[in-house]
Order: sequence, then C-alpha cells, then structure tokens
Amino acid sequence: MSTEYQPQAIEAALQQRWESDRAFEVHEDPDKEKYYCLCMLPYPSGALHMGHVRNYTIGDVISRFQRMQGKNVLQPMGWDAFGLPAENAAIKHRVPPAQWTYKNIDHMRSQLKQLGFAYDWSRELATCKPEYYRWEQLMFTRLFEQGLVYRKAAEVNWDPVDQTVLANEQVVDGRGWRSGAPVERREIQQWFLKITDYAEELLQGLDALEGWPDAVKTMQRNWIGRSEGAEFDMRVCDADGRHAKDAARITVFTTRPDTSFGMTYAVLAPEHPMVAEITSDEQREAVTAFVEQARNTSEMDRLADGGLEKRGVFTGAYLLNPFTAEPVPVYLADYVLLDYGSGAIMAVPGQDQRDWDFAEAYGLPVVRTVQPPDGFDGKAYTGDGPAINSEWLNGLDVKSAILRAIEWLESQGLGRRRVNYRLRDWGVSRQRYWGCPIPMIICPDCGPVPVPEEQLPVELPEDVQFMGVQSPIKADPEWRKVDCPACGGAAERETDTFDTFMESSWYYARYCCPDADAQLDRRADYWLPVDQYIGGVEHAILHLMYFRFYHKLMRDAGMVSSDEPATRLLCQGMVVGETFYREDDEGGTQWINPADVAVVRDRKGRVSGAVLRGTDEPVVVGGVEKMSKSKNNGVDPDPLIRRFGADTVRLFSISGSPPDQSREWSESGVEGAHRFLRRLWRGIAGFNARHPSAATVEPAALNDQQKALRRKVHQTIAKVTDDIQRRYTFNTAVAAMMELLNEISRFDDRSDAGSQVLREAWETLVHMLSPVAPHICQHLWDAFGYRENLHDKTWPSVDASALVQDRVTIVLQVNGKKRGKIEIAVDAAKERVQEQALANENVRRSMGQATVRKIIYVPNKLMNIVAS
RNA sequence: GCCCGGGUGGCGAAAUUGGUAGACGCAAGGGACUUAAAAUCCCUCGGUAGUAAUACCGUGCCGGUUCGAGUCCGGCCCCGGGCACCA
Repeated sequence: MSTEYQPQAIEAALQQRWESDRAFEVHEDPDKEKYYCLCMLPYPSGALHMGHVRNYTIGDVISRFQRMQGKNVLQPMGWDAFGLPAENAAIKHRVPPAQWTYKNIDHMRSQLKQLGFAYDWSRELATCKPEYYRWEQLMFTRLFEQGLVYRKAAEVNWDPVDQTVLANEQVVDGRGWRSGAPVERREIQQWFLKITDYAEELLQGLDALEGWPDAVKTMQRNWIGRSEGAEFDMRVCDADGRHAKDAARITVFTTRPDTSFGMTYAVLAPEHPMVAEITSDEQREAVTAFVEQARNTSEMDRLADGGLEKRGVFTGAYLLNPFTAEPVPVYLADYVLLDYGSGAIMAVPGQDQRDWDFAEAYGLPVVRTVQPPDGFDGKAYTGDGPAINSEWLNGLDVKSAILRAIEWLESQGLGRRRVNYRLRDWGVSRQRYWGCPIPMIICPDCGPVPVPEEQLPVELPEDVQFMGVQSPIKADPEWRKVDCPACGGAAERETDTFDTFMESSWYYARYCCPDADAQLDRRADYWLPVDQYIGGVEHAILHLMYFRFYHKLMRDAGMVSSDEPATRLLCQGMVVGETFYREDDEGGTQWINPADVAVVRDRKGRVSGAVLRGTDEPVVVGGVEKMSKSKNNGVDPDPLIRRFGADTVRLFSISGSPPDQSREWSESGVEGAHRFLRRLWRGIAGFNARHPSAATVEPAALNDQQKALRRKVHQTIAKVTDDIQRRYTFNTAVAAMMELLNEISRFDDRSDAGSQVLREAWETLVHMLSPVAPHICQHLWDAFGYRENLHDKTWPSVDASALVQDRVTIVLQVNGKKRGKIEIAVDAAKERVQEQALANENVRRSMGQATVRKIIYVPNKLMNIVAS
C-alpha cells in the first residue's frame, strides 16, 4: 500500500472488479427484504452536470447502505431519451436525433461508470427504443377502448419557437417552459388521457404518502384543486322574469349557494355554447365582437392582468334566480372560464371580490347577504357571519346556510351538491418527430381506430433528415398512409407523438422486468412500490402527478397491485455556484466561469472582490445562483474526477448541507473533502505499517482513554446509522465521521490494548464511509487483509456497553444562566449533585446573598438553581 | 392575494423530545517543518470589556409562556418556492 492516496490508481480497477463480479445485478429473492431505490432518469443532454452527480450520489449512498442492512437492493439506471433538444440538435448540426441521442447516452453512461454507482446495468433502458415504447402504445390503445382516452379539438398552447403544443403545466407565466416564447392560441385535434377520472383518488392518496415532502403534497393538492359546492339550473327569461314553458336552462356552479339571494347578475364564459341562442338582437353585434376578441386572445393573456381589469358584455338575456324568482341580466366576461365548473356562474358582488369589481365597472347592483362583525368596508365580504337579506336563510352562519340552500335546491329538483376540480385532462399529443408515435389511425369512414396489437409497435423511423423544423414523419407523404384496420379502406396514421411524460410515467416499473414479453410481468410486484425515489423538486407537479396516475392505470389493468408508485420521495436541492461577470464596451454582460476567477478576501475572510486568473483584471461578484449555461457558472464534473477522484466528488456533493437544500460548489470545499480522504488513507497506511496483525478488543481491560475512543466509535455508529437510515442528513453523517477521524488522530497509544481499540476505530470508519466513498474504502479494507466485498458486509452495530460512561458532565445554571460544569459519577443522586453545585465557586459568586427557591435537575445533564 | 419553506459567525451549516448556541467543513490570522514552495502538523477564530479568571450582549423584529426558548405561543418584517380571475 502506497503512503500517498492516489485515487486514479485504484478507482478504475475497483469499478472493473465490480463489473466482472456483476456485483450489483440483482434478482427477485422471496427470502430477502427488497429495497428499490430509484433516481429520476436523466435526459441524455450530452454530459453529466453537478446536479446529476449530487442526485445519483444520494441514491447510491442510500442503496449501498440498505444493501449493507441485508436487503435485496435494486438500483437501476436508464435514459429519458425522447425529447425536443435532440430535434434542435438535428436541425442545427444535420445529425439524426437518434444518432445524437445514442452518442450522448454512451458518453453519459461512461461518466456514470467512472463515478462508481452501484447500478444494475443489465436493466438499463432507453425510452426511445421500440421494445420499450411498444408497450406504452399497447396500453394507450386499451385505454382508448375503455374510454379513458379521447380525441377533441381543443384550444392549445402553441409555442411558436418550438413549433409544438404545450400542456398547461408546461406554460410558465404565459411562456413556453423551454423556449420562453409567448404562447399563442390554436385549435388542434388532440389526444387526451382522462386523468380527471382519478382526481379524487390522486387527492386522497396523498394523505397516505407519509414519506413524501409536505411541499410536494401541498402543490399537488392545489393543482388538483378540489372545491365543494352546488350546481343548479336557471331558466332563460325576459327582463320582467317571464319565461316560456320550454325555456332554455343554464347550469351554474357555486361554492357559496348560501349567497344566492345576493345574485344580481350572471356570467357565461365567452365560448359558452348557449351564447348565440340567448343573445338578443340589439346586443348581437357587441356580443359577436366580444366573443371574437376573446377567441383571438389566449387564456393566459386574458387572465394576465389578474383581476384589475374585467372585460365583459351584456347579452340582452336574463335568467330567473330560483331563490328570489327575480330576473338577473346575463353577461359574458373574460373572468369566467369555459372548462371549469359549467362555464357559467351566478354573480354575487357582495360576497365575491371578482364579481364586485365587475359590478362596479358595469354599474350593477350589490346586495349584501352576510353581515360582517366589523361592518362593511367598500369591498366584497368573504368571511363568516349571519346571513341577511336572504329570507329563510337569515341568521344562519355560512356553513349552515350552505347546507340549507343545497337541501332546498335538491328538494325543489333544481340542483345538487357538486364537487369540482381544477385539474384538467392530460393532453398527450405533441407535434414533434422525436417521440413515441401515437398508435392511432384516422379513417374517413370509421373515425379514430387504434392500431391493432399485432401491428404494434408503430415504429418511429430513426434514419431521417430534417428539412427545417417540420417533423420528418409529417413531411413524408408516405409514412402516414395505412389501411383502416376496421374497414380496410385508405386511412391515415396519427403523425403526432406522445408527450415525453408518457415514457417517464412507467419506466420505474419496466426496470423490474426489462425483458418481459408484456408491459410488465409478475416481477414488478416483487419490487414495487419504489421504496425511495429521488429527484428534483421541479417535477413536484408534472412528472410526480402523471406517474401516480399511470400507476393507478396499470393497477386497474391488473399489472401491479400497489396503489402508489413510490412510498418515499426525496427532492434534492440544486447545486449552486458563485457567478462572476464584467461589462463589455457595449454595456453587455460577459459571464465568466468560476474556474477562471480568483476570489480576493479581506483580513476577516470576507469576499472583497475577484480578479481574472492570469491577467488580474477585476471582475464583479454576481451572487450565488443555480448552475446554468446562461450565467456560465457551471462546473464540469469530468476534470474534478480526473484530479480528485470519484470518491472526493461524491463526498463533496453530499456533505456541507442536507440533501433537500441547495449545495454551494466551491473548489476549496472539494479540496476539503479530498483532504479528509487523504488523512484517512495516510492514517491507515501508518497504522498498518505499525500493527500488521488483527486483534479483537477486550472491553474489560481498557483504560479511560481507550474506553473514550471506543465510546466515540460506537456513538458514531449510532449517529451515522440514524442519519442515513431515518433522517437522511448525510451532511451530519459525514461530519460525525470527520469528528471520529479527528479523535482517532489525537489518540496516541501504542500499547496492545490501544492498538486494538485503534484498529476497531479505523475499520469501523472505513466500513461506515464506504457507501459514500466506495473505492477508497474497499481498497483500505483490502489493505487490512480482508478478502471480502465491503458492499456485502453487514453494517456495523452499536455495542451498547461501549456507550456506558462512568462519569458525566453536569451543566450548572443559576436562574437559567450557565455558571459552570462539574464532573460526577453517572446517575449520581440529586443530593450529591446539589451539594457539589452549591459548593461551586462560580455558582456561589453569581448567587450572592440570594436564597435557593427551587432546584431543577435533569439527570446526567443539567442542574438549574433558582435563587432570589 | 392564497399556500408551502426559510431567516443562527466572514461563508456552508449543526444543535433530533424545551436543557452547555455555533459540532463538522471552508475562509481568515498566527506558528512549526522547509533553501523555498506545495503538502502536512499545531494554535486562535460570534461581539464588547478585561493580562486573565470572568462578565455582559448575541439565533430577523416586538411581546408572551417557562426554572430554562434557536426550538413553543401571539403579532410583525424580510427572503426563496409554488399557485394565481377555478366561481
């Protein structure tokens, strides 16, 4: 064993050893407890970044730890291989997306292997392969047959840059989530999955997900947006409230049926199907113009000003309020949405601020139906209070009045209790090439027909040329030509492809049986649900909702028996880094990579500035931000691995802050991590040279110092175990191991007993550190003379007798302020402690003339003397 | 506006059940070794006063509960994230 730590000399060899041993290939074993640890699969963008490294290190630490707990651990890896960047690269570099993708996968796979992650590579999958997506296509056709898939012409968010439709979730502040371009409005025939059928279950299921962060569950709850209320019908009438016997009815949804007596008008969404029918001749021109304007504005734009300006138009029609038997005028307005509730509302300006604003703008009356405790203040009142101006509801509080109003509606046959969800169906059509073809055929006679099972998969041609941005399968007039499976006549294939969230909705299950001759087989139920899922918070709603939904679809298709895909979820924080820039002559900002900058500090260690390396030109320190191309503050893991080794990079990426918080990258921090491994290496090299043979500890014969080190060792085992297993605070686990190394370094006892304690300490440290830094630890383990694989060695256990202390430190307080400490035998009687405490010089001084009123004693910890 | 997080040294942070605030790491300062540098090792490191022992102050702000509050309660301020005309 060399005296200097050279990671380059050991890491590749160990990686090869694990590979030829097939060390991390696992199989179903009914006798062992299974543990499925999964990191969100990467998009093969080209190269790993520090965020990947952190994510996968967390997963690997958990996986290796659980394996050392004796569990049968599955940790797979694969590629979310479809997606837009491949098409952009194809357009830019004239290389087929498939080729670009496979090349990236090869490179990133080799990077992952250099980091020594314990993956079962035999299960690797890429979602762009027909043998993967064929099952997704089959599932889709079955869902179509069950009525869970439908096609409709719908307003879509059209991204003019990416030339594609975006899901609502992919629109951020009215802009495409990837391109940042303002979203336009279009109508296109689209395929939808009925996720709304599962809204209630998706909501209820969150309560059982105890291992998920509250933040994620809250976001999903808000996204599903359940609201309880009532819906009821109102008849179209004239200005005097007269109506024909067969007068049309319009249904409204409200969460506040108790305020119905305060309804002073009604509003329909501009796209409401009844608009043309009810509009009066006098108002027709104005209404048509308004509807036209609404149609040409995207929903995002219409909602953009957040209620400041409410636009609307009077239809000339009236509806009869069933509560008062009085007519109310009907308006169209932007602020009512067609696809929520029934697309029509009763407006109660007295109790709803939006209605208030609109009533104010259009001179409509306000009727107050709830009495606020502090009087009216020129706004809508939405709080609780007794009902007023509401006949038979008067005096009831809001909750009771709602119930009474619903009872009345039901008894009159006018309406019913109703639950609405904000969640909308999942539009899965994308007008892109590099995605899974949607396995449907449109026949002029039969309509949409699913591609029969024996014709699946509908394969995406990989060897294509891009002419502009147009999808090659759309550009090719031949690809779409097909015979209708139903009537045999000429028909056309769907040329849209799936949203890539479709592939990432079930990959975790396919890993369980990657070679199954079905979407899934029985092996899936052995491994599922995932015990620990790890990924970024940016997927809190989209991916994490879709994969829960898809899991329930697979359950209902009999493929899996669990209700949820993952029992525990960890969202790791971002990797962030300092930014640096300077302004160029044109006033533009030039971002400079941290690698090219030297930071200047003052005497206190505060950052006082920064200069360009080499030239010493000053640059501006721009603040800590998420690593990104645009701020040029990204750090490439490759050179770090070459220079410091994978173990250092792994160690650094999980130390310093807890996994769910952001981790600031710093070169000196990486050096710190490396320094720790070097000290470990040198310490053991020196120890092995002095004490070549192993010996077991004889606890009874140890002196106080030896006992103290041994106690530290076992305290550290307890701490590290708890931190990794229960708390997931890898930063404090690493800190505890660093403390142990410090303690070992201070221990200078060359006696036989001393070296026995020391050996136990070194071995335990290496053992516990191995999930984080597997290469160096295995190498050191070998150097101790063992012939076993550390990843299969049972995790060290705490010797409770080693934790026992003879003497303890008691903190002395006077009136709650620390005044001293005493050393005393463990479990000493309160009287003994009190005697010594009151004899303590410092305690006596701070008590002065005061007399003792009370003594609080926390055994073996603290004594507080209350005196006055 | 609503819903989640969070605010502790120069910095990242720790303090797990109300019981020694600042573990561990980084940065900084001093020293040892060295021809020198790197590497390594040792010491100091919240603020103020003091040679020191020690005292006072200190976990965003104000108040409360308690023998004792970073931790619990009430009210505010600020930062980050999510949702946002959903009736």
